[in-house]
Amino acid sequence: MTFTIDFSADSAIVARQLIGAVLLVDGVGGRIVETEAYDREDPASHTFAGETARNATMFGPPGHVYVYRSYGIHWCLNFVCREAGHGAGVLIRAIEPLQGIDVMRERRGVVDERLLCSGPGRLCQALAITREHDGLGLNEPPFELIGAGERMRSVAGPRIGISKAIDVPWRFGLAGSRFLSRPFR
DNA sequence: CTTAGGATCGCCT
DNA sequence: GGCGATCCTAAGC
Repeated sequence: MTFTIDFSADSAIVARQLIGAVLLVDGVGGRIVETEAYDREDPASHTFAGETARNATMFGPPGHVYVYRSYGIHWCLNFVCREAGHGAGVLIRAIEPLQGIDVMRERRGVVDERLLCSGPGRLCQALAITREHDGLGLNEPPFELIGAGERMRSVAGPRIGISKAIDVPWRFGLAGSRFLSRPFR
């Protein structure tokens, strides 16, 4: 019996619920161990200044995927939350590799499992996520999302790599995981 | 172990 | 023209 995630909830609720869920893209992926929530009235969010060409997907229906380019080099994966038009989402920051590990090693060019998906840019490279996935629904191929069957013990703290709203504790992690992008304090 | 700098480009001011 | 929801490498302690 699988536990489905309600993406119409607040992004912080969804971010917490996603900890322990299994994400696969074309059968490659693993357990989500780190997320961050972003919301409309949130100076750190891409949607804070309103809808633009880049963030249009964030204002679309919940349960869809928002992919953006980071620093001109990397891709970052988000799940849209709330209702269409709101502009909230969850950044997927780290995954514990479970399926297709050798494929991920090839795509990433590293052997160490802890370096495959521990970071938003890294996991997109490992799962081969690009702008082409932007706007696709999580309930249809190539995506597969299986909610955590049990309540996972999680920790929370401030988000990483932002310069605004740096004290908001909207970063969530699986307690004790070795696959976090950075440890929690 | 921590820190510093460069890569690289679409979007916003 | 500036600046990231980042990552990698190299150098310093």
